Amino acid sequence: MERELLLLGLLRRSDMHGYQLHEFIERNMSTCTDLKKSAAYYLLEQMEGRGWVRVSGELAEGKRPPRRIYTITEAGEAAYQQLLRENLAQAHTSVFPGNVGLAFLSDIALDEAIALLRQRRAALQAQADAVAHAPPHAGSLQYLIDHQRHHLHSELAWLEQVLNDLEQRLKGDLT
Amino acid sequence: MERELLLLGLLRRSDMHGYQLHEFIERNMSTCTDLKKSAAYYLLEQMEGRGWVRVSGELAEGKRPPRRIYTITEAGEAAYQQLLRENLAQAHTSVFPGNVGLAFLSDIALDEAIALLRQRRAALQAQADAVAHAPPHAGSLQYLIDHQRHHLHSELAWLEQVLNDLEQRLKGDLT
DNA sequence: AATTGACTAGTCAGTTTTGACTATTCCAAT
DNA sequence: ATTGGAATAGTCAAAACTGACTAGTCAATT
Repeated sequence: MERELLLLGLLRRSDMHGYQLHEFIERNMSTCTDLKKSAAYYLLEQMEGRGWVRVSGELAEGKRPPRRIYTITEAGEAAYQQLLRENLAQAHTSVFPGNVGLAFLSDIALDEAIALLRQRRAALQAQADAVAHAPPHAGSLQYLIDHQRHHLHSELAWLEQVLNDLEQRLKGDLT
Repeated sequence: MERELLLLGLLRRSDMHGYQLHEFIERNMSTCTDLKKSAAYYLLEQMEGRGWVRVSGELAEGKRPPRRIYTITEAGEAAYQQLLRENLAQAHTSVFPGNVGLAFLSDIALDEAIALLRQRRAALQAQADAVAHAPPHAGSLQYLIDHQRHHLHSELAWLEQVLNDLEQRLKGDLT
């Protein structure tokens, strides 16, 4: 339900059509979801079915395809209030598919593993730098950026630990 | 491709059937993926199509349904080597759908937000305790547990920061 | 000896998600 | 003025995923 919470939260601020919603999310909330354009449209149709949103105007400017402008309904507002509280109170467990490789580290030579993880560290550092230089956001959106920053630093620290461990082992092997 | 890397990595150690694979993953690698049983079967069929694995015996013990035992092929081994290296070298960006609510914090009263986030903190703490008391795992699997531990601590520290921030603001409002 | 509930093993219909596509407008450079 | 690329707005078939189900075995309980 996180995705619908997201859409409802944005529609509460102002009526929008699918493209606008997707655009805003991609630009400002990419740390929270990787919602694709077509998924956004799908969810909007779904929520319309549930009566959470209503399609208001379908003006066709020029020869463009008509834009469906979504408005949140009272039922939608109620769902929003509920979903928001649930979301804030719960600790959602995160999974890290990117780390599966770590489980198979012993399948490759120590020195190659170290080289590969150093590449990973560089890429991670690049991400951290990008977030560090990101322009500040308005209001509570800033929390998302802060969280990402915090998370990336934590990941870097952990990777450093793993690398140290492996480097120690490499030394041990050679002597 | 992380899921297929995972399956290949396990099939390399020993031949298995779908149920076994899913069981092992659920028990030991839940921090890396939430692969459902049916998804596992789907991926295995797919990988069979690509020639990465081969179905070997289909013994039917008693009146049980026949078990399809999967074996990794040479093509599968090649894919594994490639996927493992890619996985280790890349820094996979993680998204946190559980945090969308934070973006809408300003939609509810400060004191209620604080109460809700304290609930979240308690739940998070419970998760951290569970990982802390988890029995140690063999070999590189331990890295996954360590990472989860590290991550949960980082999340707790961040949440503490947010709570402090909000509590400060609450004080400011009252005076 | 029959019932219950857990464990093993897998299937399948229906839902959700995706990538690739269409089609128009705007704008900048050739 | 026109060509080409970005931005706008959305559709659709195909791929991926899920929950709910079947069905047998085993062990304990009643």
